[in-house]
Amino acid sequence: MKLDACSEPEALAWSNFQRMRVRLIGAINRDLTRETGLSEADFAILNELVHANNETVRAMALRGGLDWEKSRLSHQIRRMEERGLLLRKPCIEDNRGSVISLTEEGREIAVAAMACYAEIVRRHVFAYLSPAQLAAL
Amino acid sequence: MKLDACSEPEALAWSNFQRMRVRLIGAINRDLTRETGLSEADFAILNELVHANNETVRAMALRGGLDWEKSRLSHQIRRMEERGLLLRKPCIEDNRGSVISLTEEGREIAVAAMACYAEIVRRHVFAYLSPAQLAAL
DNA sequence: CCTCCGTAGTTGACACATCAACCAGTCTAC
DNA sequence: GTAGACTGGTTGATGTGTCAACTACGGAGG
Repeated sequence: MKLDACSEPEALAWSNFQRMRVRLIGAINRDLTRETGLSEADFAILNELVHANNETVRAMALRGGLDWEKSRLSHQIRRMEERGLLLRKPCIEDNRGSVISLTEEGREIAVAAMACYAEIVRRHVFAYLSPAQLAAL
Repeated sequence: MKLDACSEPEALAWSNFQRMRVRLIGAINRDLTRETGLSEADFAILNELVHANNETVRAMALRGGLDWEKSRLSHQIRRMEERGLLLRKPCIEDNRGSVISLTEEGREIAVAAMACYAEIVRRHVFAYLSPAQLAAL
């Protein structure tokens, strides 16, 4: 079951990594949406917001932090605003920009989801890793 | 820039891994589609087919190997069939099933893409890894 | 001031993934 | 054999990601 055409040891390493990655990330995200109703994308946004100063971020800054297409960010923010998770206001310093902030509901959901996420990751990942492997990451 | 609420060293390790993963996989897939016109999903299917006996696989077997939803596989195969990359025939041994095989064009594209993919992965990954790190994977 | 370029963000069309409902063929047990 | 459960696969609706085109503002040079 080779997965690419690299010379042998590299091919094997990469193919194992890929299989691991697909299964692991898939399982984690499925658990996350099942237990919290949030997608990976939702969670990433909420996470950035919770850790930001005053729970408020320029959209532009989010984009830099997440490495997303700007249109993806725009769509995502619109959808989350419609769901009542966050708020979008025009930016004072730069009239082109917009400023994103958490709603009350958004904050509650985010905090709950973060605890839940930590638990899920622990279950799927750290349960199988030795401290040495942990350090290696 | 913490990414979750695990206890400290785990949180850091995981957050680093996530950032690395998003950027790396994103870059690799962007390169792949730019250089070959194939998505990650297309490539995964072609790859399985090329490495299969007689370049022919039961859809069911693909599903097992890839860990995909059955409907995802079905849609994907239909699209690839429409593009002329592969062929779908009813299965003799089990009339419910179907059997997937490469077309001539599909094989050519697959082979070219595999070389291209290997090059991309080498560029993005193995250029930065020591042999020791390689072994660790 | 005004033109030109770069940047922040939005929009719409399209490709893809997921979910639930469905169909048809197989298997099991009575 | 046949009723009921299960399996392999398809379909359509819906949500999400990507691409290209667009608006609107800001900043630099003349």
